Amino acid sequence: MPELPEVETIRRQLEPRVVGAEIVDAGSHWSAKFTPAAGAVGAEIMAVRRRGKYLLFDLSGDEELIVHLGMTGRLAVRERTAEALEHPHLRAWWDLDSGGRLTFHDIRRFGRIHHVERGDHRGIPTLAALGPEPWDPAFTGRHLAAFVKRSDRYVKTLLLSQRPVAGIGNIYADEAFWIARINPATRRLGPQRAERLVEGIRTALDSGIKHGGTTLRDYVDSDGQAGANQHELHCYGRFGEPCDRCGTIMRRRVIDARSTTWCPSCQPR
DNA sequence: GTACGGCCCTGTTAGC
DNA sequence: TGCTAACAGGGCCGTA
Repeated sequence: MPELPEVETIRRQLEPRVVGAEIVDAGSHWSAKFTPAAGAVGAEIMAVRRRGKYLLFDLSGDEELIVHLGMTGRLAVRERTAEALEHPHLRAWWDLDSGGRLTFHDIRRFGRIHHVERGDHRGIPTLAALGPEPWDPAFTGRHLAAFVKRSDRYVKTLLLSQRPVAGIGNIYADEAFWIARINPATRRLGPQRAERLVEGIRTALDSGIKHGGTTLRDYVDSDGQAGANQHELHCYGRFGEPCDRCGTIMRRRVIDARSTTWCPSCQPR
């Protein structure tokens, strides 16, 4: 499930392969989630950027192609073959004048593609309201604490909303709470705990990027390679196992429909 | 404006 | 062995 580190890994791989190329042909699955892909035909790819979990392709003519990988999305540059277009999980493709083909495979179809005037994100609510990048100086403990104070929701739920900060998904949220020694079921954050959580988020995401993303089942990068960060996880999915820090058996509960793991000793209520 | 439930999806796994 | 149900979950949308 691609979160910020996985999307950034893919962005870095795609950038040298597609920037400068013109899109000469394109197609997509019939779903309206993917049909905007074809709107990019005729444009040149000027840059590949990332905001949170969204990949933004700056196109010539002030256009923008936006791809969200959802749960199982994969982007890659491959050879152009007729058979490849028959793949059952292919949701969109763009043929490049360089000879290659940018492909988007997505088993569960949770991904989405948008083609807009550059910067016009009004039709993409989460992107339009996206919080700062985790390393943005604007993302501080004070900022996070103020956000939490305005709501009665679980802090974890707020993080997953992408509004206080961009790019956090379930895996890195659990890791960040563990690193910060904060119970994920809290609804309140004082200044010190908020500061710790900010640092926990950055530490968890830095690890993810450094190790090329986390592969639990589906995720592979644009070279088809699995990430290695799953070997670095201390918390996510480790319920029933001893805590790496104190040996207490990790627990699991569901918070707002998201499976959540924590250490009852290191992360007390 | 905010909260929340339902929905989209399909491969995998557990249970019978 | 084969079938069914549960589960995974990010983001959007409608309703309260």
